[in-house]
Amino acid sequence: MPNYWLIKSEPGVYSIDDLKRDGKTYWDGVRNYQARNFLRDQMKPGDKAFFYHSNADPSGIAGICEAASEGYPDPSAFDPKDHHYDSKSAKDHPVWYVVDIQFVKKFRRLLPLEELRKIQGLEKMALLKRGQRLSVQPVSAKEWRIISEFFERFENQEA
DNA sequence: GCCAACGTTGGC
DNA sequence: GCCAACGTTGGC
Repeated sequence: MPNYWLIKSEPGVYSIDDLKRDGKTYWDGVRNYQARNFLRDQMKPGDKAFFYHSNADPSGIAGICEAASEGYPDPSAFDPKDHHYDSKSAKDHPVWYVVDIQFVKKFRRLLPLEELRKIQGLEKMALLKRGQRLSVQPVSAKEWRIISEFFERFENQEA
C-alpha cells in the first residue's frame, strides 16, 4: 500500500512545469523536523504526492508526482555556498534529508485552495487547517481519492 | 505588504 | 525547563 502526500513549493522557486521539464529532481531544502521525519522515515518509492503551489496567485494543487527513492541526506545542507546550508548537518551526522521526486502529471488546471475548501469530505485535510505550514504532509487515502475524482471529472468534461 | 500562526533560539 | 524574542511561512 503506497502512502499519499502533499508537497509544497513556491512556483517562483520550483514549479510543476520545472518538474515536468526535469522529469526528476530531489526535494531539497526542507528544514522542519516534522517534515524531515516524513522524508527520512516514511516516504517510500512509489508513494504518490500532490504537487502544491504555495505563495502563488492563486495557490493550489498543480499536479501529481511520485517518490522515486527513500530518504537520503540533503546535499544542500553541506554546501556553505548554498542558501540552505546548515552547519549542524555534517556528512557523518546528517540532519536534513531529501527524496527523489519524479514527475507524473500536470493537471489541466490548478485546483485553487479556495475551491479545495468547498469539496465535501476534505474538512479534516491537514492543508486546510488554520496555520498549517508543513511543506511535506501526509494525505489520507480518502482525501486522495476525493481530489483525484474531482480532477478526473474535470478533465473528462474538458476532453 | 500585512500579519497570524507557529517553530526555533537563547537567556535565565 | 520556561518563555520572550525573533524568524519564517504563506494566505490574503
